[in-house]
Amino acid sequence: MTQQAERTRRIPLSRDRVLAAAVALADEVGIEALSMRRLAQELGVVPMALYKHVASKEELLDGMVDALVSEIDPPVRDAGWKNAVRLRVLSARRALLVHRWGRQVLESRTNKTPAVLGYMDSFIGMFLAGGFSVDLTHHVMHALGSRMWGFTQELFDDSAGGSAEGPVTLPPEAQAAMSREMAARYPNLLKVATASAHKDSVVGQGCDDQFEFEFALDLLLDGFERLHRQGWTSTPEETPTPTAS
Amino acid sequence: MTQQAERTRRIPLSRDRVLAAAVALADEVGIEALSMRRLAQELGVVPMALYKHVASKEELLDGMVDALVSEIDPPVRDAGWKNAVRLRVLSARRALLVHRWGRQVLESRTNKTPAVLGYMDSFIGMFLAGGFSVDLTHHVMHALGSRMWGFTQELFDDSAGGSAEGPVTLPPEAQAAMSREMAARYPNLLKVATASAHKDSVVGQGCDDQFEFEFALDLLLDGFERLHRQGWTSTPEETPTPTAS
DNA sequence: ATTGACAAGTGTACGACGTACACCTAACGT
DNA sequence: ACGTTAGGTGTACGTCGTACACTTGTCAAT
Repeated sequence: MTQQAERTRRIPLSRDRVLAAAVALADEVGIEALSMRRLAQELGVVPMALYKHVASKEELLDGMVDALVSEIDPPVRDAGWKNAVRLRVLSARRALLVHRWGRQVLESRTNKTPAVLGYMDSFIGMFLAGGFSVDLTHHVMHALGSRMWGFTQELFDDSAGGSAEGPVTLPPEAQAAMSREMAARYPNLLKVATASAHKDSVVGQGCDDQFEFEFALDLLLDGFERLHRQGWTSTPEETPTPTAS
Repeated sequence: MTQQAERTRRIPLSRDRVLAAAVALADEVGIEALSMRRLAQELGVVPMALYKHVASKEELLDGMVDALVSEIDPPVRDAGWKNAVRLRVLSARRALLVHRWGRQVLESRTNKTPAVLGYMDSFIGMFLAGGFSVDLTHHVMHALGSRMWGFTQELFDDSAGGSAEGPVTLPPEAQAAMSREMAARYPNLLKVATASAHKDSVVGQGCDDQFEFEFALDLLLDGFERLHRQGWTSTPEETPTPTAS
C-alpha cells in the first residue's frame, strides 16, 4: 500500500517532464525567477535530482528553446515564398507571445540545437524553393535577423510615459513635472509617442506592437521581392561601400 | 610623506572613474566576467566602496551604456535624412565593435537613461527633419529596431561549421563525420554557409558581417524612401491585416 | 529467493554573486 | 578645536549553479 501510494504520487522524472515543468514555470513566473532550485521545488524534488536529466542549466534552456521551436507551424505548402515566410514568421511570433521568455532566451543562446538548426534550414528552404539564389538567400536571412523568430528589439518598452517607476508610484505633480521635463528635453520622442497613443485601433498602451512588427516585416519582404525580381547578383548600386574605418 | 605617497597612489574614486574602469574591464574580459567584486579589485578597493558612487550593478550598467552612447557621433548636418541616418547608424556600429559587450547590455536594459533617450530623440529628429510624417517616423523607428544602435541579432554566430566545440577540439574523423551529419540533415543551411565561405572579399570566417549589416540597412532605408516619396498615410495595401488569432 | 548492477533521488558543501549594515577615518567648514 | 560628512572598510546574509558522495528502489541473472 505504501508502495502503491508512493508510486501514484511520484511519477518518475524524465527529461521531458523537467523541460515541460521549466516551460510552464517560466511562463508563469518569468525567466528571471526560473532557478534550478525553484524548478526542483515545483517538481517536488531536491535540486540535484534535475541533473540526472539535464546536464546543466544551459542545457535546460536549450531544451526549453527546442520545446518552443516545436510549437512553430511547419511551412505552408504551395503558397509562394512570400506568403510562406510571412505566415511562418507570424506563427513563430505567436509562439513567442505565449512564452514571453522566448525572446530573451533565444537571444542568449549561442549553441544552436538541432531543433534550431532544423528551423533555420527549413526557413532557408522557403527562399530557395522560391527561386532565390543562394547568395540572395544568405543576405535576406541576415536582413531578417531575429525577425525570423517573430521578434524585434523593443525600443519603446514602457518608456516615454513614465507611469510605472519601480515599486513606487510618483505623486501626480511629480509626474506632471516629469512630463514637462520630457517635453522640453525630448520633443521629437514625445511627438511620436503621443501621436501613436491616440490612434483609434489601439487597445492597450502606446502602440500596436503587432502592427509595427508586420509593417516592418512586409517592408522587408517587399524589398526582398524587388531584389529577387530584378535577378539580384550583387549589382554595384546595391552593394554598400564597405567603410574602411 | 606618507600622506603624499598615499595621496599619489590613491586618487579618490568617483562615478566617472568607476564607470571608465567598468568599461575598460568589460572591454578586456567580457561582460560576463564583470562583477562588482572584480571591478573593485581592479580599482584596488573593497567591493562595497563602489556603492558609494553607483547605487547598484544595474545603475553601473546604465552608466556604461551612457558612456557608450556618448561615443556615437552627432548627426551630420545638411546631408539629407538618408545619409544622416546611415552615417549615424554606422557610427553607432563602430562604437559597438569597440565595446563588444554593448549589444548584450543594450538589449538587457529596460530603463532608458537620459543619454539613451537623447540619442533616440535626435535620431527621430533626423526623419522629421527629412520631412517624414510623425506616423511614418514612428513605424520606421520600429522597423529599424536595434539596427539604430548598429547591431542585429547574430544568427550564424560561429555555428554551421562545428570547429570550436568548447575547450575540447574534436579529432578530425569526428569533425568529418559531423560535417556529413550536417550535410544530410541541414542541406539548405549548408548551402548558404559554404557559399558565403568562399567569397573573394572575405577576410575572416564565414561571412562579412559589415556587408550584411549594410545590405539590410540600405534595404530598409530604400524602403523608407519609397514610402516617404509616395507620401505615406497608411494606404490599405501597406496596412497588414491584423491577424486576430 | 539472492544478488548485484544500474538508474533515480538525496544531502551536504563550495565558491561565486549582489548588497545591507555598522563601522572607521580623514578632510573641511565653522 | 570640533562636529559633519563623504569616502572606504569588514562582516555577513541570502541566492545561485553544481560537484561529489550517499542511499534507495527496480529489475535481470543467478
